[in-house]
Amino acid sequence: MPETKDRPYHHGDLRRALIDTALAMLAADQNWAFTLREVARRTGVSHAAPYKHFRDRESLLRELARIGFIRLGQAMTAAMSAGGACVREKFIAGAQACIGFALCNPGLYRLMFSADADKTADRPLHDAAMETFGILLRLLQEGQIRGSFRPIAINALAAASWAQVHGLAMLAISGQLAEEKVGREPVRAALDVLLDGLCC
Amino acid sequence: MPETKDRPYHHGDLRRALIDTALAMLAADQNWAFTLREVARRTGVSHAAPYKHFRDRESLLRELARIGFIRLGQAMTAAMSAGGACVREKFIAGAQACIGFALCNPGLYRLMFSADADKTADRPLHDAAMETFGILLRLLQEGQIRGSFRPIAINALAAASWAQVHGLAMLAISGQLAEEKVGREPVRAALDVLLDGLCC
DNA sequence: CAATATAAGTTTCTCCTGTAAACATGGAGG
DNA sequence: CCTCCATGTTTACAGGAGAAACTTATATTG
Repeated sequence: MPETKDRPYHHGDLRRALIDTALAMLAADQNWAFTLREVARRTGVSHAAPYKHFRDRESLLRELARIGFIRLGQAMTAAMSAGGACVREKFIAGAQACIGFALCNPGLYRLMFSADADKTADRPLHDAAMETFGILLRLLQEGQIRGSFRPIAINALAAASWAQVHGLAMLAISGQLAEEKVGREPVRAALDVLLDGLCC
Repeated sequence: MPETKDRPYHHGDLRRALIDTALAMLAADQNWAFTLREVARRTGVSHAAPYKHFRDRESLLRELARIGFIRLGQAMTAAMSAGGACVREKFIAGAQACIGFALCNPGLYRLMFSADADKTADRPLHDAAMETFGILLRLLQEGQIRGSFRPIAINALAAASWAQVHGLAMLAISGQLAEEKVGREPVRAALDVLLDGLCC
């Protein structure tokens, strides 16, 4: 039982442990101002150990963002599966899952779309983001085939949809959406407005 | 003629000079990773001088963001004035001005909406942001009064509109909007989709 | 108009960070 | 059993944030 041992020289899975610590700090502070040394400290290793697993600080941040995109994708997929047969219902479910994810993980969500998680410099991150984006794209295509969504260029549909969902998520995070009550009503209403424009 | 003097001990308007330098660096690098010391260096003063004008580094960043909101507001107001009499046209003009501003000043735009420009910690910044947001709100109200926009809760209208415009701007900045061509077409189409849902 | 208070700069100092290099360790394969 | 290598550790260094103490020009006041 290696978990009862106090401190074996070799951690076992330091990479994972560092990621977990960093995710925890991100969730606690809702920002990624933490220092690499602090992450190492809290993980119980020397301040140089992380460099055996991440080229530099940004590299760790990009890995956090990648995990964020994977989790977001899972949340959206799950919500859409449970969201009824109608594409419109599925869309609403997926969008609310995205906004809910952002509200539950504001720091992580911000990091995912920040310049510090540069997708042009990290293929795995880029792929994860595209994969999650693809979930939306496939739903739009399905809706068009079924005749639920207007047959305009898929790019325009995607731009409008993604902008709306991501925009709402960012506004929700900033608290700019909840002047009086943080309820789902304005979000739902905004999505309905979009869908009224989207649908045939 | 004080401007011909080489280096008077008192700069004259160091605060403004620091802001200009920082804005230039922000525009050059499209990020705000620059250090306060570097700003001081390029402005030709000692590294401690900025602290006479800004409590800390973040304080300077917030001031940059405030200026960004003012400039964005001016750009949107100007575009809307020149955008025809129809509210729908005005909306399109204002939205495109916002997206154009973001594309011309990606770094500044990102900073304005980043957690580093914390609006809850800076009244002037908060006010500037609200003032610019108010431009959109007033247009929506005008549109409702004229009967151009659907008479749903103004909050829902605002959420949908602001999310769409801001979302498109962020996507445009990230280059995620221009898979093949960076043309205005997808943006215009996305705005039309929104307006189809917004209008009566 | 001199004396001086004050705003605006500068120097110096401390603590901390990111990151490189050299060194240590212990588990896996010959 | 012995040696290699991935994974840790120690040590070292260049820079940055910000505080404190010191300096200088400008504005005020008797």
